[in-house]
Amino acid sequence: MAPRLLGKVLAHRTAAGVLAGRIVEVEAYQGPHSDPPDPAAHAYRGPTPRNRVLFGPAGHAYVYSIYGRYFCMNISCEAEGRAGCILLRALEPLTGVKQMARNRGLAMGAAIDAKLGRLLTSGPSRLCQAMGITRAAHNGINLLDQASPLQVQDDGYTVGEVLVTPRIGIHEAVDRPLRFALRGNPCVSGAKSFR
DNA sequence: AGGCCGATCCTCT
DNA sequence: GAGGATCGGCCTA
Repeated sequence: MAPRLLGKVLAHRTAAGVLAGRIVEVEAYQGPHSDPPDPAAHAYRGPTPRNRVLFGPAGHAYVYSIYGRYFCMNISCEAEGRAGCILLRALEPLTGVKQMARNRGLAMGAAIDAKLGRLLTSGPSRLCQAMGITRAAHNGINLLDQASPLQVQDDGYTVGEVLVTPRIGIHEAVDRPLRFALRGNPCVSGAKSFR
C-alpha cells in the first residue's frame, strides 16, 4: 500500500479554503499480526485507547500527538482486527499554499521557491501543521468518503521512480526497507542523499 | 500514583 | 551536529 499511496492527493476542506498536497514520501508500519513483528509500530503491543483506529477498517486517519507539541498522520490499511498503516512523511503543496504558510507561522510572500516549499510540508509534523490536521478534529475520519473534510484523492498523476530506504527516526527494526519516496522530488524530507 | 519517553522541529554553534 | 521544548500515553509498582 505504501508505494501505491505515492502520488495521491491529500485534500482538506477548511473554513479558510481548500488545502491540498501530493503525497511524495511515506513509511509503512505493520500490525501485531505481521511476520516478522514490527516493534517500531504503535500497534506492536496490541490495541490501546490511542491507537484503536488502526484496528478498525482501512482508509481511516490515525492522528497522534508527539513530543507534546506536534501531530503525525497515518492511514489505516488493513481489515478490521489487523493494524498495518502508512505514515505520511511529506507532501508537495498544491492548493492553498499561502494558508499553509500561515498555518506554519512562516512569513511568505507571493514567491514560492523550492526552498520555502520544503519548509511547508517536508516532514510528518510539518505537513500536519500546514494542512491544519489535529488529533481532536481528524483522528478516525474516513479518508475515502467524499463527504469527509479530509480525503485522499487520485487526480491521475503518474508516479516516476520510487526511492526505497529504511524508516527515519525509529530505534527498533531500523534496517527494513519500508520508507518510500518519489526520487528527486524536492519536498521529500531529509538530506539530499535521501531524496 | 509516578516516571519515562517519543514515527519531531527549531535554534544555535 | 547537538540540545531543548513539552505533554499525552503507556508501563510499573
